[in-house]
Amino acid sequence: MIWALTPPPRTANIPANLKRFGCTHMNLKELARKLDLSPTTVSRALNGYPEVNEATRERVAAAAKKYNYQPNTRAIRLATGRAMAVGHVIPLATRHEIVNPVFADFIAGAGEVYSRNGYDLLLSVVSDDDEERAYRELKSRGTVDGVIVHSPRMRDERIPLLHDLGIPFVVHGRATDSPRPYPWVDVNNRRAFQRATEFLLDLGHRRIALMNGLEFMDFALRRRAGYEAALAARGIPVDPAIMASEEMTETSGHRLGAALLSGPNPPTAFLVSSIIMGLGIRRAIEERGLQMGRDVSVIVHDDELSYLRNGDDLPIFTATRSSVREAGRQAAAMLIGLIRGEAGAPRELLMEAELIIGQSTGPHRG
Amino acid sequence: MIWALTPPPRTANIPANLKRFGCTHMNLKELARKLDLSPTTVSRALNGYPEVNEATRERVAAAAKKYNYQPNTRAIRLATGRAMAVGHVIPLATRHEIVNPVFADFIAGAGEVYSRNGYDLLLSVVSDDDEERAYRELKSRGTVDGVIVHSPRMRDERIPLLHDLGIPFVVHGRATDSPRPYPWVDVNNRRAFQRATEFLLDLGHRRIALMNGLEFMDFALRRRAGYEAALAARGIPVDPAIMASEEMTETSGHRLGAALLSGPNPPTAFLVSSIIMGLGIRRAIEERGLQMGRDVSVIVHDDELSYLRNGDDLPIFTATRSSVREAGRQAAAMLIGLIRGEAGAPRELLMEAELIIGQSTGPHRG
DNA sequence: ATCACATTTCAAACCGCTTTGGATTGGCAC
DNA sequence: GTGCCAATCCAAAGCGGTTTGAAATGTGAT
Repeated sequence: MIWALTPPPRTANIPANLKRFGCTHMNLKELARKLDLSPTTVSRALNGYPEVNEATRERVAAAAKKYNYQPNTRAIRLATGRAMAVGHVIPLATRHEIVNPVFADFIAGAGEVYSRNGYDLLLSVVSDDDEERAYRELKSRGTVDGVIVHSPRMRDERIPLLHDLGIPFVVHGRATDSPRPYPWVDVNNRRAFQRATEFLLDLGHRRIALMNGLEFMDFALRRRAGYEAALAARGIPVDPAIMASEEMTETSGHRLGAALLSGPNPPTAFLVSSIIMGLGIRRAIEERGLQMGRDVSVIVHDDELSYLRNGDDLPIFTATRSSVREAGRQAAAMLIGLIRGEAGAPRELLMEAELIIGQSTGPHRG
Repeated sequence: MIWALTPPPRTANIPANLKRFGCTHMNLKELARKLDLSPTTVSRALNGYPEVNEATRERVAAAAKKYNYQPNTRAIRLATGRAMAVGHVIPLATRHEIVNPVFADFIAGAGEVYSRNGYDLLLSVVSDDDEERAYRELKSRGTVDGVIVHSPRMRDERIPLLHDLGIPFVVHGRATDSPRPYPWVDVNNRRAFQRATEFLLDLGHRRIALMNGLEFMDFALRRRAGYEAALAARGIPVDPAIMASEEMTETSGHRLGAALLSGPNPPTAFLVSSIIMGLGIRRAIEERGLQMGRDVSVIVHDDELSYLRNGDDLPIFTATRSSVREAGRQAAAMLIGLIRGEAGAPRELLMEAELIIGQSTGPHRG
């Protein structure tokens, strides 16, 4: 026993457990002691490794339950090098400080999937000029295993950045003109707005206004493309006078609607990028003593936000409908697949929007 | 050198760094080697401990910057036993699956404060029957240092639970009839609605309808109390026929408004718990050819949600106004104080709402 | 009895940081 | 020269898990 000469520990320090929790918190070592097994075996038993006797595994499982053992996440993360967390970086447009209203429901959907898979959801709200730094930090500090990119712009710089950093990511939406391919989940905005436009055309409308979101956002560009394609297919020229691209608020909807309706050659139908904006337009219509659905038709896009239902039973607005919450679920599932390195899983998901017929549309009345 | 006899390591294994990152990621040990210092000293230098030479500290800081050293969060968390993260448990009402629309802006405010203080924001969306389990897990797995409690109900069971678990927490709102005191940040809902009611009374209104949120929510109870107190002070009896308690959506606002206005003895003013609901009421008013602000007065509560501005420049609705985002900041700051064990900091914060005069109110026209 | 081999278990290294308890050095008073 | 103290720095022991490499045990074939 020569190496008993090794210098003895300086202090007989009190169990860290006691120091930290005030009481003895059940941890792996403790549990192993109670079971008269090594921590190795206990760890393996609980994690389902094959090289442990089935009988032992059951003993371990029983003891773990009995003592309510929960492995310490911090330790797992360090030991495995995985963060078991996913980051959502929410850009806060510095200029107008708007939080995308869609984001709460998206998160709710994604959150479901994360918690089912043992992942935490890390939210960081950053003003958009800090975004790059935020991503770099997430990477170098290792707080997350992957991220979801929200509200992509056209040719979004975050995509090459994340590619370079080597963080797995999924984009909610797409970024037109991205040089490299990237994983995304999106609604077929183009098709949805094309169909909606066709529907209005079929009803006899010829002057259809487009009330779009800000057109540096990718989804807005695609919606416009769909609208223009449908018009072009019928040989109807697009008229910039009845197209707008603004923040999607009730007030801007009202303002735009009022201006158009009282202008010369007013539109007989509106195609609107958001249900909130739609509320404003409806107000502008009714203000003029007109009736939505009879005198003026309106189609909105409905993200199925939980606090903004399009009618309880029968829909108020005719709408292109697609659940953001479901998009959240899908994006989360795709991201987890990427993180796990599951090959073969699809990397792109295009969700079709339904066209829901409500009470806000009707035939053009010459 | 006797204890060189200690059995040698079995394998000359490759640097873990290389294995994990594919390249040598700068970590504390590496940085220390480059500086020809011990990890201890480097760590202390970077964390501002006093026992390191100022010259050394500068050398270290320079090197850290040069090599872009970022300490690994996972390791810090394990070593310190702090999670450096705060949890927000968002209850997802299982019945109607509603995500509180206020929550996005609250988070945005809180997030600011967290990131300034080096805390992560962990979101977990749980259906409300899983809530207790969620809190217990957060505790026993040690993923967060504290939590924010959202949407408190009257005599909320989460408060005693968190007290028992010993997790620092701050409630956004209050829970009437809680047996023990607890830290909270809230708007003076009672006072706000009392003042708003008084304002309407002063304008000559006598039939004032209350369109409230669901009255198992604490804020709704307090708003009602304020409303009733103001009426009582003028000797006006409350009339349940013109009081409602529902989900605060546009449609329910419209439905309730329409029913009341076309009923017998209609109200001449509405006091409404949410701007969204207010939009519905306005629609019901205008539908009848009446004008809001002239024929019927409306006061709403405005949380200053970023995507639902009450007018761009001059306010549309007369409103009791209070920024949820600011509440988020305050709650986060309070929670961090609690986590750090700062004594003496206030544990309760009552924010007063402003009464903003907009275009939706006017004198009662006999 | 012996050897090859599969099964089950374990000791110790490791993840990357913090923190404890010295060790070392130099200056200054005695 | 000695003792004391402050200023600096360091080795090693942690945090609570996972993972590696090997040991112990049992089993069937030779």
